[in-house]
Amino acid sequence: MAANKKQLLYEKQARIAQAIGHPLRLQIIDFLKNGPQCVCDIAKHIKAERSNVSRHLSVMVNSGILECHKKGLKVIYGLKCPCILDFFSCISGVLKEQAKENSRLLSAIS
Amino acid sequence: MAANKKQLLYEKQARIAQAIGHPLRLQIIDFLKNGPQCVCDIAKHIKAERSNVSRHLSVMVNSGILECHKKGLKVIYGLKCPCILDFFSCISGVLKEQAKENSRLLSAIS
DNA sequence: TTACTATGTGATTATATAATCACATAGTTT
DNA sequence: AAACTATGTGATTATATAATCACATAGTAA
Repeated sequence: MAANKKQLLYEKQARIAQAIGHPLRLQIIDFLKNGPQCVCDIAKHIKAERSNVSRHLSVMVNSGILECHKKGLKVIYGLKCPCILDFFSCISGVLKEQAKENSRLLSAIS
Repeated sequence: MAANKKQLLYEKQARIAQAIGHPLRLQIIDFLKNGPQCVCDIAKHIKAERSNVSRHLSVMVNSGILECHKKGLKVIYGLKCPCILDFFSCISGVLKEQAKENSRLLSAIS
């Protein structure tokens, strides 16, 4: 692959990772795995300010991991590709590694 | 799982996703899949300022995706867990989806 | 038409992140 | 000891992100 194409790919990928990289957004993604929801139900579920949620949703739409459509008054957001959920399992390996290390540290103290 | 524990988990996960979410850092991760490297070789390979690379490396160490050790004058950085590479395949689904959409748009114009 | 609901967005502020340069330090070589 | 190399980090600046409030708008219901 040409160097500048690779660069572009890294940027696209980084954008997606960034869109995932916020606690509220992860919580939203986790919620949406059960099916699409409107902004106001999402806000209720994650207990966050509605307009803030709206902004987080648009970040995720722009990065390409969510899609939305109007339905009457409401706007329904959903996962564009369920593969985004693989992130959770992909990351659990790292977290397990950390957990192991922490318990090692802990046993060294006591 | 208790709500506050879940919250903490989201934060940990978000931290990792954020650590991945930068073009230079992705490039570094991609480079390190071939084996650990010292800062200065990494900087050379990705053609970036050495001290900036050093900062990016420490972001990734702090989030738990890289580890490092001194070896003489050099500090060697490597992937802590190869599972982080799964991110690339996990994300390719989203990118393919985008590509499909783009070509659909393109054919609609012409 | 009027009142209501769901949503997005401008303006603002606070905070975080990124990049750069200069410099300090640890370890190596001579 | 002196010069050198690899690295990390303080200080600074620029830029991006997050949260909040107020408000505008689209669609619904009466």
